[in-house]
Amino acid sequence: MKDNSDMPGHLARRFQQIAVAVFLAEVGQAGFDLTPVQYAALATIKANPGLDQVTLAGLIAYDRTTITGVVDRLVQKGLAERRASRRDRRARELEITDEGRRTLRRITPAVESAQQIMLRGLSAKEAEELMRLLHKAIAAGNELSRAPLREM
Amino acid sequence: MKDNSDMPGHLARRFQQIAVAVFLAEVGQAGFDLTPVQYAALATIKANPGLDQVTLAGLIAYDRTTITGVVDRLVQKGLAERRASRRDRRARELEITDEGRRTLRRITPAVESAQQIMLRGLSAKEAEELMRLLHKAIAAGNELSRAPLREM
DNA sequence: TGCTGATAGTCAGCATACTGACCAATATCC
DNA sequence: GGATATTGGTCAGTATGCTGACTATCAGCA
Repeated sequence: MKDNSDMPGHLARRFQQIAVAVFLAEVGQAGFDLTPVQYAALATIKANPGLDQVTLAGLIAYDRTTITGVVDRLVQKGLAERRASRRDRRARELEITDEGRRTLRRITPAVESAQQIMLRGLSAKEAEELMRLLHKAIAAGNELSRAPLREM
Repeated sequence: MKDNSDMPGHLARRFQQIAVAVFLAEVGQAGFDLTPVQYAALATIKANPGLDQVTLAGLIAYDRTTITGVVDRLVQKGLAERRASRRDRRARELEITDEGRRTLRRITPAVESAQQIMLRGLSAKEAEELMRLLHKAIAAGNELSRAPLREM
């Protein structure tokens, strides 16, 4: 009988579990209260000022029903702003606040450190190869999830 | 500025997202309503009859507060049974039911198919290398999450 | 034996993720 | 121009996962 740990699905879940734990630990130690999901959203808002929620969701492959709550929390923490768009009254335009910019800047070392730690069992070459293979598998499976990655 | 998609944490989340979607699609198409988490728990109960919840959690690296709900749902679906242990009155012993055994048997093709699909972008050699690298990274990070993998 | 610490399980609360439904607004097509 | 389809956002409901707290029970040691 096949062992659980030989199934890519199980390895995926476990690696993600560790990645989140490491991220929260590093960021928490640096004195910030931000989840991986919130960090990615905030960084993407900063890089694309004024984008709407569906575009944001596509850029980081979140479901649009998930983005609602994530943006809620960023706004509630004073890191981002949400306002109605004038071009399309259905849409909400997102902006990062000064506080959000400051947080992003100061949190970066912890985030980078987290990425190192979650790969600490691998050599530099192995880490690079893992990233390449994940990229490739993800690209091939992009359309299989309800929230595929979308280009601008 | 570093792209999100160059961060192992982001790749981990995305790969796991696709893995779950593929699993649910394949299993659903086969006519079953079972999540990846429930499947792993059920298979582990079958392989270790009479084990308690903490042991089960350790074998598949779930948090013990998560296992409660997962077992609830397995029991509710008639796939597993939970009864008080006589040796330790704090513990609950878990058993798979005949229905659970039947479900596991009939669901296996869909589960294996899902594992293929989520790696369909990779050659056989690449898939094997991805598994090896994930294994290695996970082993090194095992103690970093609240729910590490535990041997029997 | 009796105290103390550890352990099994549960619960409340929060944050992803998803399904499916819904409303309001915009696009498209005849 | 008007019916129709599509899109942006939200909501209710469900299932992981986690933190931290709590109860009941067990284990170890003075």
